[in-house]
Amino acid sequence: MATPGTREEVEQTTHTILESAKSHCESRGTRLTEKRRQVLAGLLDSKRALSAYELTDYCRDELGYPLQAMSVYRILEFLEQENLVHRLNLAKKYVACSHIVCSHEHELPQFLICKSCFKVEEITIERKTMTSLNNSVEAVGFNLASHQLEFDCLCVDCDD
Amino acid sequence: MATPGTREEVEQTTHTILESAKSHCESRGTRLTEKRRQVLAGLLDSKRALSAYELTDYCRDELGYPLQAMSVYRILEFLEQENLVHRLNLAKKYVACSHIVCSHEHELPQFLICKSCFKVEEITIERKTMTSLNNSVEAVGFNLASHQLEFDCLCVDCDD
DNA sequence: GATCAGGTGTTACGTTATAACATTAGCGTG
DNA sequence: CACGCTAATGTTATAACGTAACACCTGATC
Repeated sequence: MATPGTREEVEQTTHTILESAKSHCESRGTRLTEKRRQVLAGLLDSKRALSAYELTDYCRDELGYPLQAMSVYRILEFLEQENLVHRLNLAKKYVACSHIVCSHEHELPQFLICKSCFKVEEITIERKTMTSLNNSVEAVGFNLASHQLEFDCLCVDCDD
Repeated sequence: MATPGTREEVEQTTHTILESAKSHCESRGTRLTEKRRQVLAGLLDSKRALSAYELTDYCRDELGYPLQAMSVYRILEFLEQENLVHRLNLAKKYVACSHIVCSHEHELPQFLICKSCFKVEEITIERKTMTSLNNSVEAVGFNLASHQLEFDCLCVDCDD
């Protein structure tokens, strides 16, 4: 984590996080239904990025009933709108936001994705680094479409 | 381009570039066959990133005979090994290397991909920016798996 | 011209993702 | 409570991207 030791970084059980997610939705007038809650729980439990189809497997195996891919995609879309999960384009997988229990705003996250085990870290890049990057991009007439950058990485466990 | 005006940046016709690619392969003991040449020509002509399936369409339409997706993928794999094309994970498309006619080594390129029209710019990010990025990544126990970063962008033409 | 490797053809299938339409659940209003 | 509206989910089909496996051909070498 970027700032270990702060209150927002203390260990949170899946249950606690799900409660936060529920209030988050209620305050926005949306509903964290049972199935949405279960998809989010799957992502939280796995502690890594999962594909939509891996989540259908999770539901079948862990919850004892099937949740078809179409439904999972819709639920992931909802959770992403609620800022509870992030979609990772590079990995084509989805990951629970690591800041669900925090109430305050965060900088836009950058994602480090282990291309082997799909563990994900959300980091915040120094502002001046982002500025420098932006300058390089704008110098050739482009604009960053998203500031949620994704980086293919290897984590310590998977690196040889 | 990063350094407009240098010799390597002067306008090159597709034909000239293909000749460079041919000698490049010969010097490495590989063959730029007719079909490989045509796939590369398709990428050069389009001046943007194309998917493997778009390239099969190109061959069918422009060359008058079909080249199946499987073959295109194999050819793209070969061209990538030869450093003549780059595979863009974010866009799931392929783009001709913009430095085929240069003989000298280049820094690892970063790609700016217009997510609307798939025009691509290869830029080189300042070394100190890359260093700073590397530090952020290593601070959380990850390592960049590739230094060929890709950024979702909008080009001037597609930006509102 | 036999042999062998590299290149290509062909078929099948796996994975990710979305479109279109049917059905159900929750919720407010008369 | 019944009605009707909207959100949520179910169901089926299909598109787009990608790879595995095996057959066949071609071109270089002996």
